[in-house]
Amino acid sequence: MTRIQDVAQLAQVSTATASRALSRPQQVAAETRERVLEAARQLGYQPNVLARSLRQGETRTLGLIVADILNPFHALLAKGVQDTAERHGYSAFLFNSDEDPQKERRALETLRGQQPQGVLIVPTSGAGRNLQTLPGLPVVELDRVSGQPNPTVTVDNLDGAMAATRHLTGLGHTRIGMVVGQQDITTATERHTGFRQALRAAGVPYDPALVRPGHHREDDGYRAALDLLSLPAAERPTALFVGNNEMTVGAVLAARELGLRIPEDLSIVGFDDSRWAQTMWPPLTVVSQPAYELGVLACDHLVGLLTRRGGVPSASLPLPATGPPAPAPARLQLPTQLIVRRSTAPPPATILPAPPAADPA
Amino acid sequence: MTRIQDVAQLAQVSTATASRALSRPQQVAAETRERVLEAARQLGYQPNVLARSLRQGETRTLGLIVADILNPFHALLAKGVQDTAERHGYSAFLFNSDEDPQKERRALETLRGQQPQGVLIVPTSGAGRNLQTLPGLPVVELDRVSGQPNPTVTVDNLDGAMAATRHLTGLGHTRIGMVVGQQDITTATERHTGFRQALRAAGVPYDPALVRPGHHREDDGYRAALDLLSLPAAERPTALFVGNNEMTVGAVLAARELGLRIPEDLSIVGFDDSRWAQTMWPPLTVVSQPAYELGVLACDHLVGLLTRRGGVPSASLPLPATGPPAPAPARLQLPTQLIVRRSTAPPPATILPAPPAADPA
DNA sequence: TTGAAAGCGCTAACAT
DNA sequence: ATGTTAGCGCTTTCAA
Repeated sequence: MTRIQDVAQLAQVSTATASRALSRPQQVAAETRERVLEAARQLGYQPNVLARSLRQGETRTLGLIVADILNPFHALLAKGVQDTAERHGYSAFLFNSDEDPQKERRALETLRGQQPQGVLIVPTSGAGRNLQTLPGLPVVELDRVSGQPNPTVTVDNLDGAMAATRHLTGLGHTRIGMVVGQQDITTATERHTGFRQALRAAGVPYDPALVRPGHHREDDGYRAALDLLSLPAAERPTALFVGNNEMTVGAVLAARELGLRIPEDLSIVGFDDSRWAQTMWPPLTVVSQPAYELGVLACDHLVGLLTRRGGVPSASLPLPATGPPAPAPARLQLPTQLIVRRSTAPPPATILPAPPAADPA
Repeated sequence: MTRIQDVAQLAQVSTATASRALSRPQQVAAETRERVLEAARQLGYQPNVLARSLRQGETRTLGLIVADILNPFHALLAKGVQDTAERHGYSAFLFNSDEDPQKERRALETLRGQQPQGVLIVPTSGAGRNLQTLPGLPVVELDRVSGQPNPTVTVDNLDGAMAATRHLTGLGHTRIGMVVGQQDITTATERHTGFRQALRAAGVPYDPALVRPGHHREDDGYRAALDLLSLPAAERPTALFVGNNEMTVGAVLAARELGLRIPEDLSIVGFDDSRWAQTMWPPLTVVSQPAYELGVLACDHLVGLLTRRGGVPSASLPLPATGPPAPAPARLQLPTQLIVRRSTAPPPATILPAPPAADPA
């Protein structure tokens, strides 16, 4: 690799001048500047950011840890972050925790070695502990919250879940099942709470027997839905609210397998929109989340934090006794949107003794 | 951040000894080693990889550029690469070209500053030129090939397309349409060629009027399919072979919009399996590709290359006149697999004057 | 077995 | 406006 020394030599200047010509052009005589730029072009010079970062004490690098890059929601969120980081002149390094606190810990350690100036994270259930290994490093939590005093960028899960539930009660459903996510992840509990509150507001009793837990995977949704939909006809829910996109796929497959027509026999509302939700048949009614914007907002906020605190994070100066107290960490929240498609309808008028025959998958 | 100096100080040794105790433990007296390790633990020391890389001249870093992280095929491939890189003790930095040669160029430049030891890339159509800006850096091309003399890891697109086409001719189809991808991307041309060859082998004439180009996006598939399926009934294809996963979504939506039943009125085969293909109704017959394994294989190969050439890429020594000639770049190829589901069936027995009425989306 | 010292490539004082 | 020099944190000779 060509070094700045090579450029300097070819342009007949010192490395200092070469460096200046490249990064503070106006500090250098026009003619010299041209020589250096030409030399750099000719040699295909690209500065070694490692050396630069080491010298400047800032890497212009961010860490990004998502829980599951194969989930389109997280992929889109990651894209929002990376695009935004680039706009601000940062690079965002992407890691995957696969929803596993152990892997998250390893990712954070690896990341720490890279000296990022800040970290964006979709925290796993173990993030509380893991994040304490990063003292002095600005962290923004995305989508969920770990309980640590970090800024968070989330969507209004409570409101989204309420809107979904209200939609179902509004159609006349009174036996509504829910497939909830892991109870140690905030999005899951918030959606569960929203579900209960909306039921209460509609005067529909909350029946714990109609609520099944899952771990966010398609298969969990499948099993939970199969379970709920196999109840005797008089107890079986006429509508299902599913807590995330993956589990919704499973729930739809379960309904299909049982020969239940959507929405005639069963209404389904999913949380988080997706290509699949739009193109399955019938298209799915969902609570959509602005995934890309979530990433953009989180990254903008983090960069803002870095800019304000002035580049070099000085963990060595814990808290200057004087000066204004640090402001409380921001809690940014984006709205969700209920998109009514064709998977929801009023409940069947009469209780059918058995599911109607249909083509079993 | 705590430096190795802090560790050394706490353990009462020189930084040299501290460094050795951490990375070459057996070179240090047991007792000293313990002191250092304990000090490191206590301080939560994490080496600054920037400084280490700068000193050692190797970063243990790889670059990975995919064309579209939102496409599950690329996401899975990226995961295969990243998991494998980690297993080998490397970190893979992920970038997105969004299928845009300009963006690819910027990604490569940014990457180059990070001093990666090798690059894995799903090349865009402009990659030939772009890759020439990386002299002396090992590159492995993934999924497609740019024409540069780099090792490539691809799937057998020709065979996959032939299997798909043979499946359709075997069912009795003689008017088979194809939606092909960009003709400057090798996967697209290979699949096109496989289609033609299989038609020929089956004695079915190739009709250019039934072939429509697209640019890999859902919308392209939609338009191309709408076009083909709007032909007069006697000319309209009874089966469609679609060149990638995104365009297949569009094609299915087009068929649905025209009220064509799958597979009764129209058979569809897609290239590349996906969650969507498995869970749409009817489940889609596809040529599946081992995306994750593709990433694994490519990364294994790249790391093997690095290990053999011994770490430090010396672009300064172009070609030692003596010694064995460099072996030709490897061309690794993985098989595809035709998965027959329920979107394919024999063609309608009689030519219907018009598409049967159905529920329009 | 350990320590002293040099140097990776770059930039920012400081000096001219 | 330009050059000289020191030093970011680390590893690795070389010497003891």
